[in-house]
Amino acid sequence: MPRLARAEELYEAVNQLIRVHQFRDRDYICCHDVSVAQCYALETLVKRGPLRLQALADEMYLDKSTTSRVVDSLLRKQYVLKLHDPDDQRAIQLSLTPSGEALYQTIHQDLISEEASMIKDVPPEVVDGALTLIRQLTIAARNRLGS
Amino acid sequence: MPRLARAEELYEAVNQLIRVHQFRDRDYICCHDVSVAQCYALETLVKRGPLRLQALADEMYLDKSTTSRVVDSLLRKQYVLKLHDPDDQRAIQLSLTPSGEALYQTIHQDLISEEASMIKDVPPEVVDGALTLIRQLTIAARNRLGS
DNA sequence: CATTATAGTTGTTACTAACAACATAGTGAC
DNA sequence: GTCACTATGTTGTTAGTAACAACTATAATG
Repeated sequence: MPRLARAEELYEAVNQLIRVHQFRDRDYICCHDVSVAQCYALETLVKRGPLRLQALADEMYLDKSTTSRVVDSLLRKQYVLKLHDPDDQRAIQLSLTPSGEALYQTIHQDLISEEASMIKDVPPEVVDGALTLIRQLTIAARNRLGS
Repeated sequence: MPRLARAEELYEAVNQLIRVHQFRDRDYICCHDVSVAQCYALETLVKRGPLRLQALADEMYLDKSTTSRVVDSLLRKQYVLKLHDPDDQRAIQLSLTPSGEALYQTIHQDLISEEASMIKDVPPEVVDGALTLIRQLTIAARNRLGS
């Protein structure tokens, strides 16, 4: 298969996967107290620990203004905490409250058990293979974004 | 690795891939005359041929009202055509205009050559492996949505 | 100390997307 | 044939997603 044809097939396949995942995420996340973007912010704070706003924005590939408003809504719902950095009065440290952490764990478990159901008929070694490859593709894509 | 841990890793990996692709799509599509959703509608009409509104909505996993408005904007820009079904006065047949077709081809080629650059250092057999697996995952996910 | 750079917020605009209510047009039951 | 039911699209409304530009306040640099 020529190079461009392979690229096309891959593009197509990833796109389909994205649609399905997006649709599912809307379903599973929004029945809890947060939106998809809000949940993603919670997730990032769980994974990376307390972050500054700009760092959070970078992790999420979002503008700082968009991120500021997403954080605002989490703040109002008391899922995150905002502390001024003592070394830099401009900066804020964002961290999860216990209820934010708890909410994320609930949603996460929902999503993971859903994912587990999805792959229940796919052989483990096939999943492992997919994992490695998907990660490689992500790294390749990320490297290109940076340049 | 236990079953849930594998599911968790996969969920994580797919999520990362999705973020990167979404970010890139925003970049590459929106500098043309259409938004991401509008481009997706064009793509669906290219792939499936003329469709009714509800059928288009089903393909895109969107509500018919959302789809109606996406189509509206494509109509105003004269990228799609709306024809009444002679057999059913309620229904409309949506099809691409030549300029809609042309615009999609331009964007598509941009995206594909970008995808090709991304995977230029990934061995072809690795890409082929990823392809098969990504498709399998999509099918598994889709089947679960239907049920 | 003036200039420049950085961190975050707010104003504005456009897109994404669902749900509910609606008008209209087919489909069946009787 | 008419009444109820269903299906197709559109419109009103609300909420979430997201960028860009302008702004305030703070920090760093010369």
